[in-house]
Amino acid sequence: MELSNYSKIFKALSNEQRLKIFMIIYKNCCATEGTVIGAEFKIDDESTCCVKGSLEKAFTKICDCMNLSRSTISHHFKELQSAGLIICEREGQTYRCKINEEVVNSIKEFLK
Amino acid sequence: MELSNYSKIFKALSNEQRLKIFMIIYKNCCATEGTVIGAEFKIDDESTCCVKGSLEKAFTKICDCMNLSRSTISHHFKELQSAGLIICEREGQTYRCKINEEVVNSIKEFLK
DNA sequence: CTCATTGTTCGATTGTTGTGAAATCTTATG
DNA sequence: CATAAGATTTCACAACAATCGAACAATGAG
Repeated sequence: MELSNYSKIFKALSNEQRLKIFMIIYKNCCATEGTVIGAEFKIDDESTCCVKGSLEKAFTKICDCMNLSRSTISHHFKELQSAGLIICEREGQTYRCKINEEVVNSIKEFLK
Repeated sequence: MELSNYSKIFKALSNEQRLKIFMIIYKNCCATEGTVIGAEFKIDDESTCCVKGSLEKAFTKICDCMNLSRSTISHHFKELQSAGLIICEREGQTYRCKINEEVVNSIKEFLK
């Protein structure tokens, strides 16, 4: 992967609001038991489920727990997608969203 | 560590030129044998040494291999320092610079 | 002391980003 | 179909970031 790809990924995570969005998705899709960092990102919602590791109704849920306009949130989602960090698909009214673990792993590799 | 600290770290790495500076320091201080990613950041200089894991004359060396003005490079160094990613000290004419491994580790921890 | 080398600071310029409002598109439902 | 709810696009604008040149401060060499 090119250096510019990495800087793009870091840029996507460089805004605090966007990082929070990412963490919410991350912690609700990929978190394993015993995670310490990021427990505060857990969505307090019985229905939060991870069908095949993806978060259902991601857009709506994140709108509900963040104090930003929908357009701004839409924009942030697009940045995260464009950096390759998340993968989203809309299926009817369900906006399903998951982490692109390959990209997350490549960041870890990068810092080796 | 606060979320805002993480976003600050990512911001420091979000600019391609600054990321390159970081990688040059990183690969010349911390790289282990067999590193694949980042081999291109190796400074081609016999005198490149890692006294106690730090890069000597970092500023000058980086000026030499990047196409940016000194003032811009100075600015980028300060951003990296301010995010906590590197630690620099000037001793006479030697600008000695090393990676703050604790911070690098906390990024890895963050993505767990 | 004088000069060259290193690095910092300041001011200006140009480009980028974060944000909300409003209009629009999409999908589900009465 | 009409309406509501969900998500996107477009526009505008303030705030911020990247860059350079010039002036400046600190250090070492002659």
